[in-house]
Amino acid sequence: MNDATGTGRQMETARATEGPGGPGPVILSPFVRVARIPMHHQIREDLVLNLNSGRFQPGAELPGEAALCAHYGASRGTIRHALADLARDGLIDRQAGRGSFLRHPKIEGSVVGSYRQFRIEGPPLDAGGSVLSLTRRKADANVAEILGLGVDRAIYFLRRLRFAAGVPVTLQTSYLPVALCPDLQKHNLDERHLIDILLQEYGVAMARAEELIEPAIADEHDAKHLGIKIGAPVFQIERRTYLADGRIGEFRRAVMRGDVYRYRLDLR
Amino acid sequence: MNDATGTGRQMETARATEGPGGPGPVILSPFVRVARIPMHHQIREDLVLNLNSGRFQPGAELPGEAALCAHYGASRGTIRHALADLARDGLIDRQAGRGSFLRHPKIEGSVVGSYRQFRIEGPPLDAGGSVLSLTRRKADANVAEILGLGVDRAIYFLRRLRFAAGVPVTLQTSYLPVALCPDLQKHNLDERHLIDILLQEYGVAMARAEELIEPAIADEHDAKHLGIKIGAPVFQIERRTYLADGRIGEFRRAVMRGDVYRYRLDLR
DNA sequence: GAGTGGTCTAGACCACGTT
DNA sequence: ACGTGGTCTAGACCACTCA
Repeated sequence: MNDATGTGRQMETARATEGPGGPGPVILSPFVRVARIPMHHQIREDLVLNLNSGRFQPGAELPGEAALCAHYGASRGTIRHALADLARDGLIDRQAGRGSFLRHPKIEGSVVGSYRQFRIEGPPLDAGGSVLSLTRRKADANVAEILGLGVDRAIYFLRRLRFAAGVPVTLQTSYLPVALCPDLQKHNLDERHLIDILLQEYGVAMARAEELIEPAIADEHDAKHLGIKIGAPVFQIERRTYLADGRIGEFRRAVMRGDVYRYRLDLR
Repeated sequence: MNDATGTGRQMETARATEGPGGPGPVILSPFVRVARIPMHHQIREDLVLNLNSGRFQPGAELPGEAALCAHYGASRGTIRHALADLARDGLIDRQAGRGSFLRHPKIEGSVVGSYRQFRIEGPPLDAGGSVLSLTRRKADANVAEILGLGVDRAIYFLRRLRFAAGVPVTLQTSYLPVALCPDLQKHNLDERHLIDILLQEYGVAMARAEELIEPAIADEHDAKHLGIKIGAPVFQIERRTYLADGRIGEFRRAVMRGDVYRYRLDLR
């Protein structure tokens, strides 16, 4: 549970490849509005129906906003309201300067379309945590690739045990470029959020992050620190945190107690 | 891994209770706009900062849209854009005729505020699946409570092994009120989505669903059907699917292969 | 009736990607 | 240069809640 190598998915999702010439444009069926129901709802549902009809391939381009205004007889604000809903739900991709494009064929046998809400349930993490180790080392090939650095560039290797209400709940291993935060060891990692130290001490602002969540099993090391049994179910979470310019500021792998945290999903 | 009883979280999140008189109003700190960054982003982040400052209790009422327009010197459309983002991310509740109110205390030490996007990564499920058993029985106390039925009301107990591209990937146990779908056994559960059968054969439309996701370990039964080893990490997923009137139409517990699926989260 | 959020319009300017 | 989506404004009418 401790290597920074690939995780070895056994069945990768098939990436849709664009054939030569690419998928055709989306052509809408006629539309009649119904009274009493908000226009942008009707437009959204009509677009969902059209896009899910199977007549179009992923990647197909939607009509521009102006064309949709004409087709639906609505103002641009209303059209944009409907399109924003579709984009939020992952049905379409929108790109300024290019257009709007159909995304996935259909995600899963979910209730109707897509996830609406996602949150973790459990006690909030305390700031900081117990630093198990903080060392400077040279990046090996894996870490260098993940962080987008040259091999042998200096990185910090930070292991912390973190608590919620004083109870150990997650064990985190972080990799950070030394160039980003020289002398990191001088700061109080026991009591401050890493993200706050980066921002306040180094002026480094994290813009966004990606997490990959998998089920895993506590090994001896995990079990000892988290106070659980070897073999107990845990979440394994990989997080890549990005700077504003797209570089990765931190790569982290965490093991989180499965008996304390769970994820909750709302589907609509 | 197979009882329908409670899951026994060890540390429940504390529910904030409203004191007598209720929580006070939200009072905003002064705001200075920065050039080059969209106004509604800045307003959203400023509101996040204010709401997460700890100065306000859950339930606290935000200033009205007009007041926010004045405070931020922006038009109503821009203010509404920012507020819509906050509502979408679950930070506030908005109610027409009443106002906007602060929701949760604070979720987690995430990058700045909240989850933006999440999806499951892995191959799409095939429709239907191999029915391992479909029996009619009387609801025991646990299932009756979950489904909101009286004890001893008839339920269907359905176990299916489901596939993705022909490979077994998830084992599902469903509980449905017989009243909702009498003679369910007459329909082709091997090849159709349960949700489609309910809609097309019984006119029962599922409105929304909730899922709880935990890490778990494959037991002998899981391992045998899914073709994995006993003790292999899996996701355990509880799903409650709701009808439009709020009743629960299906309670399901599923075990999903951890080597095939993972969740991806985008944080902003 | 006053205040709230929900809907909708019409118009403007911008950054961006393509041609 | 042109079309795309992103941002923002100013104003209007509505349904709803609450005093």
